[in-house]
Amino acid sequence: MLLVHTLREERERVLAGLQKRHLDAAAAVDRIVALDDQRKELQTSNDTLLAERNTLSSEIGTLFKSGRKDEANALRERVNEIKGAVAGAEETLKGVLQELEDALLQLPNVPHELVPTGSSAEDNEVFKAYPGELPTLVDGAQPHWELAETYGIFSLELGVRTTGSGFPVFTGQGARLQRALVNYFLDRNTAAGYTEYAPPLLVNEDTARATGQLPDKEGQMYYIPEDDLYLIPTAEVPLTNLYRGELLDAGQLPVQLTGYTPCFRREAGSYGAHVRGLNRVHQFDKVEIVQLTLPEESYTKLDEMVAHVGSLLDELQLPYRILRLCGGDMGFTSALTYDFEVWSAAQQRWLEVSSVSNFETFQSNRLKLRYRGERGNELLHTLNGSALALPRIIAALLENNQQPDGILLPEVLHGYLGKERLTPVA
RNA sequence: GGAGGAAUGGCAGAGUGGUUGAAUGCACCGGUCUUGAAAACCGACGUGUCGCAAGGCACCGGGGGUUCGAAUCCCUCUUCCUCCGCCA
Repeated sequence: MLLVHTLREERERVLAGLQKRHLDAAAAVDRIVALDDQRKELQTSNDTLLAERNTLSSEIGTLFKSGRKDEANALRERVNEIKGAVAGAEETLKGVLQELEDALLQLPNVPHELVPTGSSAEDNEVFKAYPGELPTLVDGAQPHWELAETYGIFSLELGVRTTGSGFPVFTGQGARLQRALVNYFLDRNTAAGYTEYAPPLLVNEDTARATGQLPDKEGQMYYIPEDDLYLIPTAEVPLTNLYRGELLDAGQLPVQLTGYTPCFRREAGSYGAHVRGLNRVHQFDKVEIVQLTLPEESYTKLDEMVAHVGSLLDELQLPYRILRLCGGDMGFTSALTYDFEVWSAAQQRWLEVSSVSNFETFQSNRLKLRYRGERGNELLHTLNGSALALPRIIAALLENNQQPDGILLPEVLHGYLGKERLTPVA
């Protein structure tokens, strides 16, 4: 959620930025500022009434003590009048506050100046292209969903039996590969300074709202009405919310968190060839990294996160490129996002495996996440990124490394996997 | 699931209707003293909001109510603790 202060002080920058999202927000911004003016006015006049009431009440107390009951009763009548006025004023104020909040929730984050203009994924900027030749495959190379059968990696049919479509069941060496990747990612992240957390997979409404999943994306999350809880679409949600409402000392920063969780996404309406196999599923595993930083450091930290994620893909020896998302493709809450895509050799297409974003104060405003700074208490910046999402990594590993006698996995995984290559099942 | 108890500032812990935004202790910060440190002493020390400021207002788990006035009384929700039951 944007700050009204920002809308007032940096109106032109905000409007120009939102233009990159193809959003003409001039009217909305003006309305918000007007509502905020109204809010201040109402609050000030109401406070004046309350101040009078407080003074009179204290006088009444004194009068009673000295036995001057008649005078006290006269004042009581006056206070009762004030009470009526206060009740009316508070009712109005409440309405204005609600309108203000609703209006602010409609506005997405302001894109950073580096964000390219554009309306769709086509317009994303290739920030770092894959430097080499894209690998070519041997004849008869298979896409990962076929390899999954040959090698017994996962089964979507079994998932249908237990649950429904889009819930893969990893089996045998496939399940082991999954566990190997999770451990590898967590080890690398903790070595880079991130503290490991294993958070809850269900979150309450306040939590989902603070990181921006609510109110605009409720359709994306699985919801449990009996307990009013949501299954997390990403570990970002519980991890970032661990610090909701905190007021940190600058010395505690940056806070760096990592966590492995399954992620649940409804992905309503997504069907077809592009979602075959592991390309898009309702439940998948992901290791996430989160940072809470000083405002002036957040873009340096964003670069560091990008470099870190890149190093993981380097070690996995997967061909990848980095995109800087354009205004039209960027998430609602983000100010600047880098997407990592690995090359799926058998499908001949790029698959997104990580998204690294700086939210600046957009989340921390809802989180009420602040630090004690020299200029007073200020909102922190929040950032997060996948390091990494598993299914498409697995798809690319299978497809890119297939050889006549098996699938040779990158060296970093050998220890975790207990072997060098995956072998066909009988 | 059943029965009790509790929720106050960074922590501990007073406070049952009227200068209590909140005693006291600890921690933290500034200072005095000291070669330095410790101890001792002095001072400052919650958050938000409105205001140029002085200062006002709100906040004692959340929400609602009673009252001229609520941390203090009532209702409700949540969380935690103890005991019983159930259970990975």
